[in-house]
Amino acid sequence: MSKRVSLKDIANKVGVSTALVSYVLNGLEKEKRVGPEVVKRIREVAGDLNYKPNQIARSLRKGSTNTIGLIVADIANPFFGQLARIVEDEAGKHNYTVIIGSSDENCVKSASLIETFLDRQVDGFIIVPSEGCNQEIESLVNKEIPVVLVDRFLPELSTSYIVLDNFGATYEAVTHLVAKGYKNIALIAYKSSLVHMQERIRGYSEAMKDNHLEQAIQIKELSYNRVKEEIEEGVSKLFDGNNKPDAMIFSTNALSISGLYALKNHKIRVPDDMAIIGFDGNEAFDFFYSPLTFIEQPIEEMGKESVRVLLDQIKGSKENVQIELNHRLILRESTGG
Amino acid sequence: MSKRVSLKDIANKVGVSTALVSYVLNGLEKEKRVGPEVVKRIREVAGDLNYKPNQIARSLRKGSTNTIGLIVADIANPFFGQLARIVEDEAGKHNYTVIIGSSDENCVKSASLIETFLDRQVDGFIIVPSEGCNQEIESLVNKEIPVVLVDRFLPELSTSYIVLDNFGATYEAVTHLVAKGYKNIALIAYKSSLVHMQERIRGYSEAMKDNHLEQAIQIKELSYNRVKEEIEEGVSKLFDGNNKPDAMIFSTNALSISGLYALKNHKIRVPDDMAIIGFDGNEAFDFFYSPLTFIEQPIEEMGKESVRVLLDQIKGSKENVQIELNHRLILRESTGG
DNA sequence: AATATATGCTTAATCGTTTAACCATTTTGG
DNA sequence: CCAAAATGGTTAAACGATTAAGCATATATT
Repeated sequence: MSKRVSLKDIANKVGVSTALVSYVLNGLEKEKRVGPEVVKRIREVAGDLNYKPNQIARSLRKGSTNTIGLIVADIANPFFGQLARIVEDEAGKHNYTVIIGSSDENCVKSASLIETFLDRQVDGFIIVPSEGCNQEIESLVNKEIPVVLVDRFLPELSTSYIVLDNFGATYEAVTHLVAKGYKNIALIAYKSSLVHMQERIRGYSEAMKDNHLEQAIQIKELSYNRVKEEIEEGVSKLFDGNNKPDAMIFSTNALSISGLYALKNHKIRVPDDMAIIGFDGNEAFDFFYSPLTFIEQPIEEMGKESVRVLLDQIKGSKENVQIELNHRLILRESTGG
Repeated sequence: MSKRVSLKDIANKVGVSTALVSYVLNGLEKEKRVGPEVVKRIREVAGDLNYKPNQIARSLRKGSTNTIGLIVADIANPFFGQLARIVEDEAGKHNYTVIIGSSDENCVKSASLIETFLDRQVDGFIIVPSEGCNQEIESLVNKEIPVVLVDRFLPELSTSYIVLDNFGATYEAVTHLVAKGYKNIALIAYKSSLVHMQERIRGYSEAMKDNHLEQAIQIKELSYNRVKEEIEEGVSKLFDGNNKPDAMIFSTNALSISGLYALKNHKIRVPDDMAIIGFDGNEAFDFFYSPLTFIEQPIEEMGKESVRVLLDQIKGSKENVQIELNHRLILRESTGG
């Protein structure tokens, strides 16, 4: 492994101190009054030797690594994959590198990722927080390490965050279904105290009330780890119950997909037996025999904003920026178009 | 930002040199003959102060970062997302962190990612190489930096790699279709000189020949950047041509999805008008009205093996390990079950 | 008793950059 | 002509950990 070229190599070749070389290569030649001849020589030699600064050394000295840690629930999940991609590109534009970790909605894993990233001296975090993991995030806030929460937030903590207008999203979903004549509308949600989920539930409930359908409210809350089992049960029960729903709203992408499998297994006809609204885009929504109406999230904006806000904070901004982005309801056949 | 605890802080508190502290915390107390009392004190104080080594400093000194760079075509693509997830988990088990970049099948981006990662002194690379980017990879090989190629490889370069039995995959796909009575089988591929694609094409062609169907060979090669436009055209042409196919094999996941959209638009009935075989699993395959028979890749094994081989190389192994993993053909309705 | 060996710890260099502080000339202004 | 200012550079410490080499002192060996 032929050793990399260092500042010293250039300094030796040109016959000056490493300080001068550093100044020149950092564009401080004016400020530091380096002679024009020397500047030229240094540039030349640096080019010839194909010098590339060692970021590790630089990081150690400067105390910042130009790295941001991104923690999502699962990078294999396309929603987070897309988000990660945006974050990667956006961070790259500002010369930051991203290290990514998957928490599996698990506090122990989250904590371990945060620790690993801290050991590597990341300059800041973008985190999709999991339920009950307030402590982990709080410790970052206490250490005054820049953090931006994304997709969800923790109301007990004062941090920056970028989230969807979750309340509005399910509210509009219900409104749309009501307008299409559906009345027995059920909501499939996760059993979670996280605000984004509670807001989706609240948006649904409020909309039902505002449409005088409070007696028809039916919410199935499933456990994150047992979705597959519980959704089968849930769908069956919904159909055996005395007020069988004529429409269902799924409150996440994964739930939508699991729900579609269940509907398919039970041979339920959409939208005749039941109208369906999904969450997030997904190719599967398009190929379901009755393409799904769904709540679209502005993933790109979400990713870009979170990077922007984080970098602001890394640059010293102390204010917490809390942004709610708007959803879009995409109308298709599964709700009668 | 309350400063992190350093070795020096512990040393001061205990009243010894940083060297001793370092020895103890690295478990060298026997070898370096540190007194049992002192060992105890150091451990205590380190625990009390909640000391965590600064990996940046350690990396600078040791010349290795315990970081691996993963370059995929696009992390937002679920195939690569899943792969990344496996790599992340597997690397984590061995105390390595992963930084991920998306090349978009573009050599300039690939080169820039490689450079960025090198500047950050990654210990090795796992790369999904793009077409024509031999130089970029070769420079790594020349510098003797550990590299493992995955999903594809470059035959001109002697590197380790983990790939699918691409030839066998499409060969079996054809064989299956022939067994089901299909004869006019077309292949939808990328216009690419990369071996994995050429092997898929070769597997198809050989199987066609071996079944005495060489006159029915029809290969549509699409450009990576213009798939959407060309696939519409391609599907139309295939149907207007004089030997209209009765079956199609898609040679990547993305092509399969695009193909499904086209088939849907053209209202082609599967498998009556046309049988279909997709590549890679995908939820969309399940919800297509005629669930797709597809070639399944062992993503997990691919990810695990690439990490294993890379770490071996980082540890000093000089031999190139070249592994071909087996596909599985999952039979479903789109080919008549 | 004199030397050899163990024991327990410190010193200081090193990794590659950055950057404050300083030094030596030369030029300028009044 | 002399002090002040400008010019062009060097030195060395610092970031935090690792690690080879060295230095006392105590114990063992013959």
